[in-house]
Amino acid sequence: MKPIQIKNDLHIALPDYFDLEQIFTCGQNFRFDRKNDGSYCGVALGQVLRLKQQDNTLILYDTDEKAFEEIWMSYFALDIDYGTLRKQLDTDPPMRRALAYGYGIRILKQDLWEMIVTFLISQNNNIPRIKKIVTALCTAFGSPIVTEQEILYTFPTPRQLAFVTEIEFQSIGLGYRASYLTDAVRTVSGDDLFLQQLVSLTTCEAREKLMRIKGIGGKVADCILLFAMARYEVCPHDVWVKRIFENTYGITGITEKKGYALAEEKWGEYAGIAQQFLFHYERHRTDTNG
DNA sequence: CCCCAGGTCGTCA
DNA sequence: TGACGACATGGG
Repeated sequence: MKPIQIKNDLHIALPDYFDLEQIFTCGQNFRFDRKNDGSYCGVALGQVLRLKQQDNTLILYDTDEKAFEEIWMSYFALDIDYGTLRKQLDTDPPMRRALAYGYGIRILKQDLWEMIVTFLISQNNNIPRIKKIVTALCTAFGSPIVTEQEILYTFPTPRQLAFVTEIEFQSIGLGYRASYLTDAVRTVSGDDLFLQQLVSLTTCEAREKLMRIKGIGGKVADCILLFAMARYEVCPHDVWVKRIFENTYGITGITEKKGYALAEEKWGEYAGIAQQFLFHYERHRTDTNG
């Protein structure tokens, strides 16, 4: 993978198993929008990025090789060998179908605080509305970045949210989750090392620590571990996995405990990624929204 | 007007 | 432990 700088833009040979549309719409990221020219634009890790797939090239606009190597390579999981990983997961017909359907899905490595808040909001909520609330949160409390086309906003830091009241959170649509968010803000901004320490813990310890925040249960903690900390073995047990085990695999009486055990047994170290393929496939197979 | 959404919390056996 | 209703909000 050798990037070529052309004027301000970085051109990269399109990686195998990589599709921007799938990456941004599979329910892991709520911060990128598709533009009329087919490019995607959004803010991640505090920076604006616009990028586009064109034939066999991936173009990162206004990006240099340094930024690519230090930030975007890891963000887009281009340091992960999806060919090998997919082969390991390809063990049964339903999974094979999901892999084929989601040929371009990769698990992004996103900002930890952003994932904590985003998936705190995700509970008992639907994907379009999660995106709407996250956008409102950024517009209200993030830092503006002016581009040629529009004004974008960074995801607000714990510090930027430290003095926001529950009422204000409610007013942007958080509903009963507003108090959960103030608790999360209090926990993280009251302990400068909270986030830093989290990433150094074992998966089990980190999950426990996350769950001490009110409103973060097992499933939300799992999403945070998977989407921000590259704990690929963690398979979030949501309504979809349950449905997939029951309907597609024909296993009845799935409890949370049973779901985790099955995922571990079937997909092992990549159970979380397997879940994402199945989730994406099932959502598009059965649903019309989103 | 009822049902649902990438769940979690508090409560009561 | 395990089941069950409540929870804000908006869209179908």
